[in-house]
Amino acid sequence: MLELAILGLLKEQPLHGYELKKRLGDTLGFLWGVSYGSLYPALRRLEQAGAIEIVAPGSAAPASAPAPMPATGSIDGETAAARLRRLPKPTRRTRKQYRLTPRGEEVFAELLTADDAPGADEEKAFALKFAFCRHLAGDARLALLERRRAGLSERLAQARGSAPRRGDRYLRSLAEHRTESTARDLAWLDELIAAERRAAHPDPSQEGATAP
Amino acid sequence: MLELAILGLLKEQPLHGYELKKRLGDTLGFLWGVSYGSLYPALRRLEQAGAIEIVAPGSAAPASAPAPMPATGSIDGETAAARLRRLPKPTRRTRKQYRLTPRGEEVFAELLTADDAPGADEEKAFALKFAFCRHLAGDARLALLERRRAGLSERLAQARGSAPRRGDRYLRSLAEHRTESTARDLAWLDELIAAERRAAHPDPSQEGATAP
DNA sequence: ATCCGATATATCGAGCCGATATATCCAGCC
DNA sequence: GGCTGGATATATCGGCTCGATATATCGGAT
Repeated sequence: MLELAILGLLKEQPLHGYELKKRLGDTLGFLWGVSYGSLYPALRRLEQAGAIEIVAPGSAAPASAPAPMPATGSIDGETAAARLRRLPKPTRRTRKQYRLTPRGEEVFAELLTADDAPGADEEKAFALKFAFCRHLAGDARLALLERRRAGLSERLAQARGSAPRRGDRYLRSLAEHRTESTARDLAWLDELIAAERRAAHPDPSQEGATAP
Repeated sequence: MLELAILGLLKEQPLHGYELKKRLGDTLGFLWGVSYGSLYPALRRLEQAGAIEIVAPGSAAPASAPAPMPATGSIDGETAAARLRRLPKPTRRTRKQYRLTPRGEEVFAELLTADDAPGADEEKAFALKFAFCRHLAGDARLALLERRRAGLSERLAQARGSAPRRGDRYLRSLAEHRTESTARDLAWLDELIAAERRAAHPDPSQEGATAP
């Protein structure tokens, strides 16, 4: 869940935890709010799995921007006292810059392609994958969209079958509203799928014929 | 969260855990799927808090239906051997019928009226309260709807302000779709609020005048 | 000089989820 | 009678997320 989001952001550039959280709230914020209680354990898990690694805070980034803010290390006009005060302390709180490893690229691709079991947060899982689906090949992207379409379609049929009879006025109104929302999600998905198919087969004279 | 749903169902009639789970999935199923890992601890918490109590499984219900299925106790044509085999075993698995206490009624009312801090599952929390809002007085119901309206409105403004610029094509499409959904939720709420106001002030000649 | 707020990492308790273990009853079958 | 499979029923486990909180550092305002 959260791992996918972290890997997706680190794929673009190395970041440290605090900045990672800001960007998660910034670009994926409308999906869900990440807390430190989730973020730091997730970073540890990913590091343990070899998907990400820590770039030593004192060393410069391999080939990226020259650190817009000089951060916490390697300032020139630095007194010896300050250097002594900072470096040898074992509890020194420095930035831990995290970088994606080649293994991390694999894990990212696996998570993005994985067919999750339908669960409590199907919504979030799909939205997250969709948000990063520019990293998917055309067929895998279509597969993602159609898996989601199948899931929504089933939910809609189930809702239409049993929901409107039960409960009082408020419960029925709620059920009806959710059914409408699901139907609109489905229509949106259909548009997306159609657009993907058009992008895959740009020839307008062959529409409806997939076999040669 | 889950406590509210349990109390709301037990408010209508005493139930045991298994049946409770079935009804949760049945009538509130389109909200979220309850698991035993949540249900039984929640029941224990509620019992500890004095909000619910166990009706002795052997004793008949106080004044309700005569147990459609005779359940597990008190069948007439029963051998002495069977009685011995069943009753004295300390591990005997019988139904634990739970019943709402007067304290439970209070807790239910508190949970239903409470103004939750905006969190990860604002959605679920509102939907749940709305599903039971027939137990609220007219003004409290209006307050619930308008709190929700305010929250959605803020989210919508935030989304409209910053979302459409960032990210690639897919992320923007996702953000736009979510914004539309939020706008429709808002419109739905406005209808509900208008309906509630009409119900509270049935006189059509005084619309727009709240002070006497 | 010192305090304040932003930056930054980390942990804690509690709740929820999916999976699984355990136990009982009943219907069908030989 | 005895056996099995499936529905009923209670309970726990590990893992993840959340909100709150602790701790530490740094830059700038006073």
